[in-house]
Amino acid sequence: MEKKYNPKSFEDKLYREWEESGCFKAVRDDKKVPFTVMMPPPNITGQLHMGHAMDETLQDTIVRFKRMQGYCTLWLPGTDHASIATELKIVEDMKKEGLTKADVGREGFLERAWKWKEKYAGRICDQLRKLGSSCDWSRLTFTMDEKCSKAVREVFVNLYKKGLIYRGDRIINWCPCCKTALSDAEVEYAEESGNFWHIKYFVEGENFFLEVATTRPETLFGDTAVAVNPKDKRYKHLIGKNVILPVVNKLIPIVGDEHADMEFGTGVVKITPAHDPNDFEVGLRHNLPVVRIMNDDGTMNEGAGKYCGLDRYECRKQLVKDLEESGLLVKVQPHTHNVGHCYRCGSTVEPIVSKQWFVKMEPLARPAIDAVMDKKVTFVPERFAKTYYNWMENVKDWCISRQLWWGHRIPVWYCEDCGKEICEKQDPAVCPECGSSKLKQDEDVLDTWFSSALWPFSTLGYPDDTPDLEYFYPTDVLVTGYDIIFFWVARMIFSGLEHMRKVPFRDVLMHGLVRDEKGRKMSKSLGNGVDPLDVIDKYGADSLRFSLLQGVAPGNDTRYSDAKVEACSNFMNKIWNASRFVIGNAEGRKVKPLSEVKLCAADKWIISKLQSVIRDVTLTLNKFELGVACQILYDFTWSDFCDWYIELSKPALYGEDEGKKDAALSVLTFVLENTLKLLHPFVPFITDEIYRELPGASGTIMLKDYPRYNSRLTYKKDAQAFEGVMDIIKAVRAAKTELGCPPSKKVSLLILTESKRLISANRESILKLAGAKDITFINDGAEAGEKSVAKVLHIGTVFIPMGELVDIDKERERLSSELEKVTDEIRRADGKLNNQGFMSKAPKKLIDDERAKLDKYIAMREKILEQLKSL
RNA sequence: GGGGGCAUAGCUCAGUUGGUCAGAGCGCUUGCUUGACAUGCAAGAGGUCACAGGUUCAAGUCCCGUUGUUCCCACCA
Repeated sequence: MEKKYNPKSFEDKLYREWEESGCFKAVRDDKKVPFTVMMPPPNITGQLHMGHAMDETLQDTIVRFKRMQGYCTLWLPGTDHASIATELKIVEDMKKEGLTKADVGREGFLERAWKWKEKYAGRICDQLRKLGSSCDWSRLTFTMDEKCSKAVREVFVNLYKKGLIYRGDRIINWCPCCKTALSDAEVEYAEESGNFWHIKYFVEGENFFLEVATTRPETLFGDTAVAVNPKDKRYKHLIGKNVILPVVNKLIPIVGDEHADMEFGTGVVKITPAHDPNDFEVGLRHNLPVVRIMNDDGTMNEGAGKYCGLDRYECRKQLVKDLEESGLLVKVQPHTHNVGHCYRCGSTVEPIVSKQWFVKMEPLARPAIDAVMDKKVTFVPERFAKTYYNWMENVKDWCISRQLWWGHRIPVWYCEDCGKEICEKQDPAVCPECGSSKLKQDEDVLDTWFSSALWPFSTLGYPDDTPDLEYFYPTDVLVTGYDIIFFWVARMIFSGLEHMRKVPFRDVLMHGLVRDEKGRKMSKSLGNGVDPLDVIDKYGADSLRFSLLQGVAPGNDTRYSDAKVEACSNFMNKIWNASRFVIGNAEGRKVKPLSEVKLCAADKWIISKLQSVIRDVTLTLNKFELGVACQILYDFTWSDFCDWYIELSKPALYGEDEGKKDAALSVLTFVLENTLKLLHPFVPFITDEIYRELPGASGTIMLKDYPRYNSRLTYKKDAQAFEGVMDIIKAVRAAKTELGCPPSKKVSLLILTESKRLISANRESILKLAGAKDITFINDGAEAGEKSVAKVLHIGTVFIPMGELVDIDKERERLSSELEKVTDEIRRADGKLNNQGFMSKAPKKLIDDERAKLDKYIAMREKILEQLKSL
């Protein structure tokens, strides 16, 4: 083994080997239980960020764990075409060449898009490899692959025929920059400071006016009424009359509608059905005309008269000026309000009436809610179910058409002769109505999330009845960030139920965001993003992985910090060196199996510790508590195995007794091998690299059985007794430090104890680890003499003659404080045991433990008192 | 307006069926070339687990309230 832990020297090599030998491949096996995870397909917009790294690491860890446990694991990788996001990128890219979409045309554009896909999807897959992702590359899927497109077509047509997809004029969110409709989920709201412009709307034939407050004065051209509350005494007599629309000088009616809030503003609200969702509803109730006054690019249309062609904000500016000049502006009030922005480009979205395709949500939402209620799908942590219900219960119809080119084209054709709308699984050649061959396909594409929603089954071959689908669906766990519950998780659930009649996954493990060191979101604009590849380059993938898991609780955000990765890298180094120690010592010797050696107390102690680690790690992993599992392994490896057991094994290893040497070596090897296996799902590279060096090991660790708890290896009594030996070592070390005794100076130990055999058996270990030169058993504390320090322990009292270093007063002080501590413990235990309620209600084991503790402490108190007396 | 999260050592955070639960990493103090590792070893200092109640034999751990902070959803023109 190399002297230094150097991840670069083996990570890529190992990954290639795994991949080439087919370790990641999921081969259906009816004798095995399947375990399926669908990778949330990263967008092909660029490269992976820290959030992805965490997402993939979580999945990989779970998948590797299950694979080692003997499941037939499928982790299916893929990438997402990310319709709008990618299209934006490509448009940006073309701009550099001075080209626009119009210049290259639909065909030309798609050609570029596919080239883009080849480049970026490939790059993303390489990054996934760097992270160590053990996904089945043979099943790599792209959301616009043939099979996904087929699924999309199937689903669209089915929903269409069921009447769950319809086309209509509705208010949708329009991004004037991307020039497409957006779904509600794709709009992000942000507080912005704006104004309330109070405008005079004169009542027809009167010389008074209604004061109307608006935040978007330019929409005035689309006003087709003003509304007042029918209960509003100030205005209700005016209902039915008309007002004169300022500037336009058109008459529009005053309607009575509950929508007008008497308490808010002036109580009069202008109604612009074409440009406001609420107004649209009002318009429907009062049968008002819908007048669109804006173009797709955010400029004003002919409806705006002389302002036609102006950008919406320029129009606002000029209109306000004109209103002011003509005395129609009452006042301007500063006002902060929430403004919707496109989640891709950040432009302010405009609510606009437009003819779009929608999925009717109500019939789909109900079963999806029930599935979670009935625990067919479980959110981890549970609280996210609430978020899900909240959204599902209030969800509006889903706008799925996008005025883009990159994506699944809507499979609807229109007959140019008779106007017939055709939606079939096969492309129509002629109109079934009139036989005309002049058919034109809908120009729009589908929302990216429409295909993502089908991911758990489209990847497995739906709508065909494939063996994969039969075997691997429903999937087991979906791992993703809480930020896409609405976009994706919810939509997969109702889609799975609707099209497969089964939920798409049983558990949803949510994780939070990876923030920067200061707790800020990582973002391009802040420039605070950390590239996972840079980190891997510097520290290795294992260190990055471990740092992303350690101390992270499900659903919680976490902070990335170099310091943390460094700490993890130190841990890797620790594993490396401990292994080097074990392997080095095994060199040239035959390592015997555990059953053929005589185990000493320390051996039994570490072996039973290992058993409890196996039990706890398995338990926590099954509950998706990866952060806790990491901690357990970290502590065990570093503290128990390295700091204690390896040190304890040295006397035997360097001694003359071949039997002891054999035992130590076989225990070291046994524990190391198991530890590596336990760690492998978290840190796959280093564990496999070391595993291959292990005496007797062959093949890759990733296909070995995960350690199983073995109750025959718990040695409970011996292990517990051995902790008494460790107490002695700790006490002597502490005493030496307290008295300023140099560590190199060996001390003598006089021990008053009833556990002479145990201590004798571990004499060498105590001498070495405590820095002592000899041990003498005594029968009376007086034998130790005055110039010694007494450490009263459960196992007995240890006297350390320190000569002139001993200060009697300080020693008395120290013992007194120990006495106080012990007395406190006695008081506490005594109190509990005398508590009627505790005695009658607490579990028996607890009472017994408490009683045993009390006895121990009472004995200790006696010894301390004795010792104090003798000073 | 509605719903969450968080508040534990100087800093970043674990602590999931209430019972050694007061922890880890980093930082800090002291001392160590202890035959795997100074990416290390040993010994320490440091917290009334936000505040105020309640349930319980027993509460960082469950319930109610308060304060601070943060996120999501809805949205009044």
